[in-house]
Amino acid sequence: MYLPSLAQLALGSRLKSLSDHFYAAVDEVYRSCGAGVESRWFPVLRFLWEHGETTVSDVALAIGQTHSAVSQLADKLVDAGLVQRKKDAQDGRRSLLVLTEKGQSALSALGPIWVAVRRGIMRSLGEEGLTTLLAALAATEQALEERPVVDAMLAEHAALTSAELEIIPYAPALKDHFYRLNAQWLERHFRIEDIDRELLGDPERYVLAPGGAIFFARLAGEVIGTCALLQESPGVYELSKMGVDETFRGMGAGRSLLAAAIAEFHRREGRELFLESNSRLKTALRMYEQVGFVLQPSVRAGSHYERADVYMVYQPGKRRPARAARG
Amino acid sequence: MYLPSLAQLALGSRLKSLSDHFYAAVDEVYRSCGAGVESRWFPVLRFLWEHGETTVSDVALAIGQTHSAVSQLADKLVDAGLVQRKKDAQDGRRSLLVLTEKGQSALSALGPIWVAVRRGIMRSLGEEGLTTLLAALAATEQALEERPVVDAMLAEHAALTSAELEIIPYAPALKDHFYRLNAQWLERHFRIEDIDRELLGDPERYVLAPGGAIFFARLAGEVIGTCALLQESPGVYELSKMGVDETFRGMGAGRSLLAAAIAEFHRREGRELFLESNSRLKTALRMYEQVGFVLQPSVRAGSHYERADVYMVYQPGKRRPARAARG
DNA sequence: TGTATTTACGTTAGTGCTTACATAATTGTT
DNA sequence: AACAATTATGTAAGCACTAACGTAAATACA
Repeated sequence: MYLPSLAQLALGSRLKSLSDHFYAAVDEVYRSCGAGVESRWFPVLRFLWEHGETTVSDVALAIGQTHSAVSQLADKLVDAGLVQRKKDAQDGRRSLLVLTEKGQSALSALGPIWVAVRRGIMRSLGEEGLTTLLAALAATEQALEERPVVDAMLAEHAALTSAELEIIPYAPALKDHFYRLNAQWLERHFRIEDIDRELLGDPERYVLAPGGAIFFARLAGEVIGTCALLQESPGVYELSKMGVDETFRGMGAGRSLLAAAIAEFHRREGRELFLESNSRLKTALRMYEQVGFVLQPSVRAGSHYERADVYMVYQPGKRRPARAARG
Repeated sequence: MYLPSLAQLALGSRLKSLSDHFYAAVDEVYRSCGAGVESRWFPVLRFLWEHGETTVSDVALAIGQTHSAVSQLADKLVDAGLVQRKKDAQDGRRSLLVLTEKGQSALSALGPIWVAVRRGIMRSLGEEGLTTLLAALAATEQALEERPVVDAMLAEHAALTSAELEIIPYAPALKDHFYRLNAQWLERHFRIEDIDRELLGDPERYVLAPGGAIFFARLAGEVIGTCALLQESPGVYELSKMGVDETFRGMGAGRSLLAAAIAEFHRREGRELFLESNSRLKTALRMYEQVGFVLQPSVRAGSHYERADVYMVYQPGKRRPARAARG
């Protein structure tokens, strides 16, 4: 399943899917018990059952739908003989919905089914799973009511677009971010090799001590990307461990990190700068080319990584040979 | 809001409502940022962005929708110029969906908006609220996949309908149920008065010791209802503290409890049996009438309860006088 | 009292999805 | 190789809901 990996971004879709799932499940139970009702009728029927005759808009307000929806639902319930429309004597505009005798008895007969539904859900989700789900739903409903989410989003957007992207050098407090940001793409596309784990876990020893450098990109206070420059041998540098948080891509962080690393390479008057990567990482490769890396015909001899199938060398000025050079 | 009070029973409706809420919120943000996309497109677009060209059914499988839905969505995306349909060279049946250049750049530009959406949700729900919601959703999705909820419901239903309702006398282990079952309806319709709290909290002292009795209804191992017979003065009994778990109503538990209490009244050769209630409790009043209680013209003198506005006396044989007795 | 505004409801058109069906291409079987 | 079965997709019809509109009744206000 792909959606859960999107977490907050696909909340709407995930909730919808769960909703459909429950509706369908309950409908199937109703059907196979011969209940003669549909799951979507439940809120209205139950409300009328508990509260007696009620106007269309009061029902709509209570169950959180529009009056049209309730009105149309009422049509069906009337057709099914479960509900009756009565004119309000005091107020001629209002139309009171009441359960008919048939509706009353149908709902009473539904009792055991509701219990079964409830216990079935509990059995399937587990008692704890169900309570946490219900608690989370209630909290979300309340939060959305109290703190309009649109305003919050727009405020965040304004803050983000006005914030400036900073590139900062390594500091011990940022060590965990170095691991996190790299683990993200490694886990998604490949797997974390032993050599990764070692290097990412102790960057001071494996990157800084041998004469390398690490940069971080920070936006509005959040560390969103990183990039390392390793000194392989005197004057020979490797660009590596470049990672930008998935949710912050496309904002230029990668490009800025790359620029910072290359600037550092020049500042140290390095002789050679190369990188190893994988052909699957299309957007990264495109970016490398754009800043001056040139694809080499074969993998670098003695690469440390299983996943390396691309070898590029920094040769600003040179362009990658065009495909149809002869023509 | 009424729905949350229904808890598990209206899960579908509540999830749907939340889903709509999120869709609408994100759409509004997209619109006011001039993003030119709709929130419902997100799963497809994002998937294509991450995975490149993909067949219709693979997309559908990944985002958990039908191929038709994806196909129709693709029509719109093509209209919007974000996606292109390509024929698969190997397999003529397949239709590959790919982002166009415009689609690529639109999605890249969307980065900051997604971040804002994500942070906005977090700000609105709170960091903890969001994590618990996501965790609960993930757990639910997984549970539904592993343990089909329909089967669980049907199994519970079978167990319930074959189970027999038992009426059992008071036992110390059941004390807490006496409080719980009565608190439920008291809190919903009235409020718990001091006299309630005292009596419900120590039934042995206030009900049994003065010569009363308490019964419980049990179904499939669950205690679902209770009812008390209080001795007010020698030979004079009060029927009181009758409560059936909301989710187990309409299964005859109330009627059985009532019958047990009346039988006990006869067994003790009581002289008078009365009850106090409230006119709002329609179903209960109807039941009392059916078993032989007769509505009295005025409230009983010196009632202990604020909520009492109905006074009934057990007079089997007598019926309530008909409304139009004269005609 | 007469007129504008508000309220309650129903109706219509449209949206996003589903199910059911149709069609074309591929694969399996003999 | 010929035919049936399967697979991938698109299309049509239907459902649940919404938004927008129209109408009737009630209310506010001068």
